[in-house]
Amino acid sequence: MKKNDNRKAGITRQYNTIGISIDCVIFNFDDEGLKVLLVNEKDQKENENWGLASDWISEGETIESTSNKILKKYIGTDNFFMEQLKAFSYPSQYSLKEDISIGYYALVKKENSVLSNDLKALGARWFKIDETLRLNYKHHSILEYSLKELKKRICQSGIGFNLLPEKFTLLQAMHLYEEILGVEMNKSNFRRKIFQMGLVLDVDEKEEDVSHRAAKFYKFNIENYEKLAQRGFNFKF
Amino acid sequence: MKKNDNRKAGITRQYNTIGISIDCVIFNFDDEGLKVLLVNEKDQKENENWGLASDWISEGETIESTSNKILKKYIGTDNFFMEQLKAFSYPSQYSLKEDISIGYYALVKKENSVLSNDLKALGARWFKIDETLRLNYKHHSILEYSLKELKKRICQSGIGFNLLPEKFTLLQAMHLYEEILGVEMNKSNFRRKIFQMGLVLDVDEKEEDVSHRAAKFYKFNIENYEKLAQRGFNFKF
DNA sequence: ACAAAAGTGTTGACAATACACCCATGT
DNA sequence: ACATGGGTGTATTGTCAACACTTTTGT
Repeated sequence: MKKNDNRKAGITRQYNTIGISIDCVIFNFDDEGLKVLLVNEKDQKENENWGLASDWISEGETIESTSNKILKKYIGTDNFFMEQLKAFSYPSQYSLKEDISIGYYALVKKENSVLSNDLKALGARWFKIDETLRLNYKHHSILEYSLKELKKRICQSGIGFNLLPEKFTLLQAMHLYEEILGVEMNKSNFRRKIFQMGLVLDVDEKEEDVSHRAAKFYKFNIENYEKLAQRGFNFKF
Repeated sequence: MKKNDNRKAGITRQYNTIGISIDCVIFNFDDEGLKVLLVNEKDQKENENWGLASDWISEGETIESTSNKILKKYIGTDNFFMEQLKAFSYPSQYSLKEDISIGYYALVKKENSVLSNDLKALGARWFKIDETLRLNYKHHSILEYSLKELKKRICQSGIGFNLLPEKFTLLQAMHLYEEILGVEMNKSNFRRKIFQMGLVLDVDEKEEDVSHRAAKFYKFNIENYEKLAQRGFNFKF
């Protein structure tokens, strides 16, 4: 019971000196599918070195403020959903100690996913989730974990809608679920489920210039969702 | 991009010096209901100061090894279930920086919940979950979070059975769910659900010396559970 | 008119709920 | 014999998946 001993003896506790990084898996969804933001931090020899969006925690920062800073840097707006995954611990590259990394995942709408030239110059790029990438062990395992978690969470909550535009069609929503879960779903049953739950509101707008019957646009019904969420629900696909 | 800059310049990165503690919410379930282990770390003036089972991460330890050490200390066996909750961050008591705490929850069977005299002398005690306790903000919020998480997880997985004895009756299992979720359930429907899923195995033993019809004992069917778990399931109560 | 995608309706299988009832055992 | 909790059976209701069908729009 170090904690107590120090306190009793009136000694100022020695801080553990371990590096803590925040690593964010930033997701985005467009016509091509689910995408993740990676950053290429070239080494001295200009070798490619792709990794998650990350930073160390600085003086005076919390884990939340640091993860928000990272998102702000790459997305440039406050309009995103973010949630902590968990803490990961790995052998440090810098010492014999363990490095601790706190993983986050963020969901960004397509309209906020355009990368500025500055960011591109920094090496930021969106990757399709199924493109095989050579990430280091740490980032690879955080990414894998975030995907498993994302699959779970979109079935047990409405967070998936954070990846859709403000106004979306029901088929867009269905394709999102299909892509992330890797399953094929049924149009009419999907509609019925979403409507029955009252998860969306009709916005009285339609697609334009499409070569088929124009689909209605809907928006996510947050008020109703929060009522549902309190009691807990789940989509079974 | 500190990380990168340091690497480029070949500088040894300065570790952030932040205290990281591991805090474990250790649960146990008996006839009286759901219980949590708290430790009374008296201050200089012998004032009561109850908190979760916790420790700082020491040199050469990982977050997992530290949390395992804590459990070993208080439970004295490897026979428990433990899972990380997430990282919490709070204003530090020791400096202006933020303190980081990584929360875990553990489920311990009744037969492993007896506290030795040594542990009692250290201030360890089981508390009923609904006894109002004065915990500090940090431990209070971790405990609250763990309870919410426990409720979710027992419906989405079979972890609840880690709180039951090796051999249990179906009504014990039902009472566990009722207690944790705070709901009343129906005997026959609960049985049907558990049997249908194949979650338990008959061990051909019965209660003895009870003043009513003796109940059969069952054990958790791990093999079958793992098959189910892969596809994801959930109890809706 | 036809292709393509939107959107509706019906059905059968199966799971969840409520509730009535029988069984075994100690006092 | 009766109280107590264990254990069974059934009827009703609700949910989900499959699929056939109609509607709208551009070419």
